[in-house]
Amino acid sequence: MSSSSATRRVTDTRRSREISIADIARVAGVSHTTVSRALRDSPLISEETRKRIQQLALEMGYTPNAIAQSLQTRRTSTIGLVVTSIADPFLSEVVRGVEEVARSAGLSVFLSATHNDPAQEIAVIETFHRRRVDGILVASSRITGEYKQRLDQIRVPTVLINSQAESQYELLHWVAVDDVAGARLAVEHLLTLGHRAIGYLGTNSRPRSCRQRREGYQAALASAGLVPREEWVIVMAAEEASPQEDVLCGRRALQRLLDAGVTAVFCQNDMMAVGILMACYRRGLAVPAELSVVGFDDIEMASYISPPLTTVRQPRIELGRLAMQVLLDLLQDQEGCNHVLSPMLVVRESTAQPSTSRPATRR
Amino acid sequence: MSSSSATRRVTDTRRSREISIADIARVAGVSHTTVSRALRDSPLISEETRKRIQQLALEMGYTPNAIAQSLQTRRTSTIGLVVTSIADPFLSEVVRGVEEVARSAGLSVFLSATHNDPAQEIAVIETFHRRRVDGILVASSRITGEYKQRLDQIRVPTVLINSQAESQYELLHWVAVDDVAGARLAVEHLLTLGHRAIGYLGTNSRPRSCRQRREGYQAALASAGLVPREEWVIVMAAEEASPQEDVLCGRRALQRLLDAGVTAVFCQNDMMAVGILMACYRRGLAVPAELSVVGFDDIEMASYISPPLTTVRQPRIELGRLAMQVLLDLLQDQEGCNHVLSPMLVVRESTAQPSTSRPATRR
DNA sequence: ACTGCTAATGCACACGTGTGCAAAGATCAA
DNA sequence: TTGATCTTTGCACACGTGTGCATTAGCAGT
Repeated sequence: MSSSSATRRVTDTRRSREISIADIARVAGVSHTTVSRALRDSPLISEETRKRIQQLALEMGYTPNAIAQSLQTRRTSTIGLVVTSIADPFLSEVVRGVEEVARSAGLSVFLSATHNDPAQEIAVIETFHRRRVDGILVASSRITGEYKQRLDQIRVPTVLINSQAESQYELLHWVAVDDVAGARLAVEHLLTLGHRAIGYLGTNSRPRSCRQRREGYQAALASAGLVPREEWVIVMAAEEASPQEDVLCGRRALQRLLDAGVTAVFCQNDMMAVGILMACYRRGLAVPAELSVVGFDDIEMASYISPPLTTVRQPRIELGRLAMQVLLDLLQDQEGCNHVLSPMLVVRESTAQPSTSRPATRR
Repeated sequence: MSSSSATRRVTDTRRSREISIADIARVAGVSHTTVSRALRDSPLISEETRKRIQQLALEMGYTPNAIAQSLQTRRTSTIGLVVTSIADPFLSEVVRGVEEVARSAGLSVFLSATHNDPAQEIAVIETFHRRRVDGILVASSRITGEYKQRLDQIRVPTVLINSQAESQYELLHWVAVDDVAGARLAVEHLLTLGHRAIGYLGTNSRPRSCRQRREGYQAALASAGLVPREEWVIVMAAEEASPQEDVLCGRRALQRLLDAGVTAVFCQNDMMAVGILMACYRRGLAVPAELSVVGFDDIEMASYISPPLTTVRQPRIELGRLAMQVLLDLLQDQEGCNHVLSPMLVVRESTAQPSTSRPATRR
């Protein structure tokens, strides 16, 4: 009994029951109904009692119980945000944009990571569904066909951000950046500088963006009447989709690229470009004098490294904001429409005219 | 009427009521009590009906309503995480550690940002309280005395991570890195290399860590019988506590440091060090040959820039994991204890012996 | 004085789940 | 056969809030 009472005491101390509208009602000598209405500024309540009760609530330190409200209204004012990795510099800006818009709309956001594992992705979504979130955002989703049925059951308004899944479902909405166009911008920039032997470095950890950026790369070369040689295109195998892994891929790939004889390389993302730059620093290869490097994403780091990286900017915060905005529309029963954002080339100092090849054609 | 019915239809389509244990009970021909117990593997239920009901729940695609459960059990299995900025590379690792441990303990985490504004910090905490989170984590808190009363009312188990507030409350628990010791490590490293004119560069946007790291800096110099000249110590004024702002501070400070005649500089954080490195790159100053630079935090970027940055590592993920662990203890009515983690020096390539000063004393 | 109307309030139920207690049925011992 | 014990189930209430409907009071009009 002593242990039981001790436990009780601790519990009571810590969880000293929150005061409810019933408590306020008791003190004010009215029904809980009246309190509920008064706090919600219902026109049914007289000016006088409303003021009195609101004042009382303040004095008693009342905080509405959002759980009870949610149960009643069947709305949680809550959304779930699923990302592959929280520490990814690309995603954290997206998260920031999402949180910003969500917060100003009075929504709270659950955050969870999946480590690029489709099974975990579904698990997280199911957890969010259990919590009855009003909507779900998924960044870099890898949901494949086998989960379609489960998603159909859940049926929560969902918006994908830069989905990596190859197939689309009419149920899901999405927001994405035009990978093909972005890649074209990057490669056209290198072509303009005079490069002809241009490599592509990608990773299979984000299959869709890898494929599309490669398509853009090839299209740009084709427009210039060039066909990339097989050894110019390198797609590294990586199980994780982490920044560390990407850098490592970049570092490992430099030798192969040099062997292939390229004078410039377009990387699937900035972290891979960083890996290339590190490898160049190690072996004393001057960038951009001896090798031009272009990235993709324009993460913060891109402008802080030496030399500052020429890259293709994805409007990361905008991507998050927009996705959240689309979700907000869906939550208000409006028709959500999908968006393709245009990326933009940011020329910094990791690209220049080729020196080892013959001089570029001047016009 | 037509518009009303249309609205109704849309609503019904989208929010086709989730099935509840009552629905299962109806189909199974038992009471909802039995279903509830069967799903929770209560020993009160016979093996046979339990199996039958669990199977039925599966077939009917039942997902427990966590909101209703929370209302009943007075536990949400939810925590709130408050950060100053989501995109901060230091914090995102902390968030990662928190989420990792929380998730494996079956807790979901709300994330919200305050932009280093104490008022918003309180607002976020109140929102979390409304949602009846079981606990709260605050990174780089700036809660000042004026909010103490409000916090007393709320009384949710709270753990601070690297709090920036100068005063402590016995109510709150905390986890932090030993700033003084970290700074000593950095400066002693520079002293060992032979530097004597060592600068300190800080920012007032994180007042407590600025003060403590400066103390460590001065203590280390004092141990070597040195007293820093006034112009060696620069504390930049910044309203925002953002990575961008820190870099800018670093870039702006270089000239003043050079004017002060230092051969090495210890920066309050890595981003400021990055700013210094950028400024050096711009003016063609060789690092570490002409100036040694040490940072603090060891964010990912530190190892990726050129030259790789010598810095003091804060165990960022550990910080997040540990804070969450302490909170878990508190949630189980165990006594939570505070922790001071020891930082660690990571020597890379931004530090070397001074060349412009007289040779260091060899032993 | 009676009717009709408006304003203000409370009753009772709903949201979906968990649990103490009673009750019914089953089993067993005497 | 009876009483006792155990197993299994359901009733009824609780958690805290929102809302349709009934009720009461007040007031004006006839």
